[in-house]
Amino acid sequence: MYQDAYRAVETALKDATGAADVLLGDGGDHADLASTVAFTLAKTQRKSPMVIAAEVTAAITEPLAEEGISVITTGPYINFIFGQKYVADVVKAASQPGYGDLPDVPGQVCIEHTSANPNGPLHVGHIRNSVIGDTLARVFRKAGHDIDVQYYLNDMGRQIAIVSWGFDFLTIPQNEGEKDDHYVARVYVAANHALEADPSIKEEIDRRMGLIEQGDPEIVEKFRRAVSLCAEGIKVTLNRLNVPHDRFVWESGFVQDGSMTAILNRAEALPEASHVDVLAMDLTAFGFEKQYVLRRSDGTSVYAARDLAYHVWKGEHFDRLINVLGADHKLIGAQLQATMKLLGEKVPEIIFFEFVSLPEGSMSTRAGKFISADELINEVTKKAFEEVTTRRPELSEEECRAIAASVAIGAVRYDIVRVSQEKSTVFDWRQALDFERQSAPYIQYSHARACSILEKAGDFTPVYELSTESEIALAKQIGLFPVVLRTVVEELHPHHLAIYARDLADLFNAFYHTDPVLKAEAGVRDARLTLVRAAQNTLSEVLETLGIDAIRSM
RNA sequence: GGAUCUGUGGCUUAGCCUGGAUAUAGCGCCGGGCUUCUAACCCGGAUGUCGAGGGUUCGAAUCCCUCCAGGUCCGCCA
Repeated sequence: MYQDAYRAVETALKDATGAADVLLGDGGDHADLASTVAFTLAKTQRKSPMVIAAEVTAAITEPLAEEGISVITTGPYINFIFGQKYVADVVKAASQPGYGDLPDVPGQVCIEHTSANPNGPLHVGHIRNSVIGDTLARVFRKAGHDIDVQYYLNDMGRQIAIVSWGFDFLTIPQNEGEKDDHYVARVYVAANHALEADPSIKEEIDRRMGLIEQGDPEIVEKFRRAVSLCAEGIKVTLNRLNVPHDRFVWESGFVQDGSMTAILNRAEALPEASHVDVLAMDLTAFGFEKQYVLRRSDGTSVYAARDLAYHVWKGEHFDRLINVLGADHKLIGAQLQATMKLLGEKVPEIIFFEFVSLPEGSMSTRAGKFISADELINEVTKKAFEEVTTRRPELSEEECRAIAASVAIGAVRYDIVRVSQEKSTVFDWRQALDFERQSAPYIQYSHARACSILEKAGDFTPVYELSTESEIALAKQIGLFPVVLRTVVEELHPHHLAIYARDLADLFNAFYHTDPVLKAEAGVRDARLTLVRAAQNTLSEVLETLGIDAIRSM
């Protein structure tokens, strides 16, 4: 709908001006679309922008009127306002289940996100990765892409060696009711303390690192047990957050099946390979001062080598690769991309997000200095439960718990996704526990209100005629949903969808207050009910795409 | 020191890629609104050198340069 209107305007402007770029943009408060071509034409035509705007307006007004688009020019600005037909088409489309779905796109996209090391629970920094990645995955799916979402499990790193050592040499019993990943973190922190106190322990860690690479059965089993324990806990947290993965890929698989050795051999043969003591890639041609080390002098591999093998494998199975990584991986990520390019392999696209820190400084699993995702979810759920029980005393405890769970996860996810990813943030409990405007509960609440109206209304005959300012503004915002999905897919910035959802809820609430629905006279009532249904359906689709439950009552 | 991201009212934040009409919204502050479809709501008001300085342009929060401040990275860790 929007695209059709956009193209009609663009074509009309091109025909009238002959310009290659007609500088069409968002009209803001003034219009649905606005063009500033008159300014650029002023130079070549040696006339004032105002005169040109008037001439262009005269030429395009009639053809666009046939499309139901009116041209309102003020000074040099040529403004376009979409008419009744557009609004009616939007409301009609938005009433259908699955509104916003874009046409299927061929090929399969692999989205890798979270991939936190299995040495402790996910903390509030990790879940920024999860929420950005999962929201993106949902948007891609909605935008017609076939996707495969992966979690890359670093199951043979140094920290796992440390954890396995801790399990073997420290006697740390699991606490009553303690989640497995939290237990693993305690062992990891304690083992690190021990390592600091007695550096000779490092020898045993190194020994395990060597054995894991050789596939020593006993060490493999020890590592596997520790990693599984932690990963199961992480999965529980991801599940609570509505973040599903299609598969967990174990890093060690690429060592066992020989693919890592194969890729190292290929890398070794490249002219950029450096063999002084270690195997490393010289990436100065790409602007990197530091070499990209792939194999230690003792012959064992480093993370980068396994990562390379993983990405080669992904490239063989998927058409497009997208990784979500923290800003601390910027250098290593760019080096991976450069090396993949040298190898002639598919180069992954990487989405970086900046750090989440605590008011007292950076988080650290090793130092035990972090707020876990579980703790955050628990606190937010507690607050949500208090809210719902005071607001809805008539509901059963079970109903209240269900609503609180949905509200809490929504609040956590929205609080993260609403901020653009290149902004570093400081975790703030007050903000996390705020359920007012610019929060998921606010959007969920708008949806619940719409549901309530529809429930009370019962059956009605759809009427696609809207007239008040609030009605039109709401309908036009509904019409932007597919546009926003396209923007997110193009720019890989999921926060646009969060902002859109908030604006949609704002406009619904404004409409709710200015235009009564159930009490309106017959014809108007049906038209408004039709709009409410479209809004409810759109809010539901948007929330679902954000991974937030579109609850019908709260 | 080098790389990179960020800097928008007291706080948080959109817009920046693709330059245009009074810079987006929330929190907090001030004032209003529940016998009315769910007040987790709505309406109104005050609050801005868009980090600083130069440049490009008819026009700069937006593009370029310099500087300042903060985050992140610069390991034979992952």
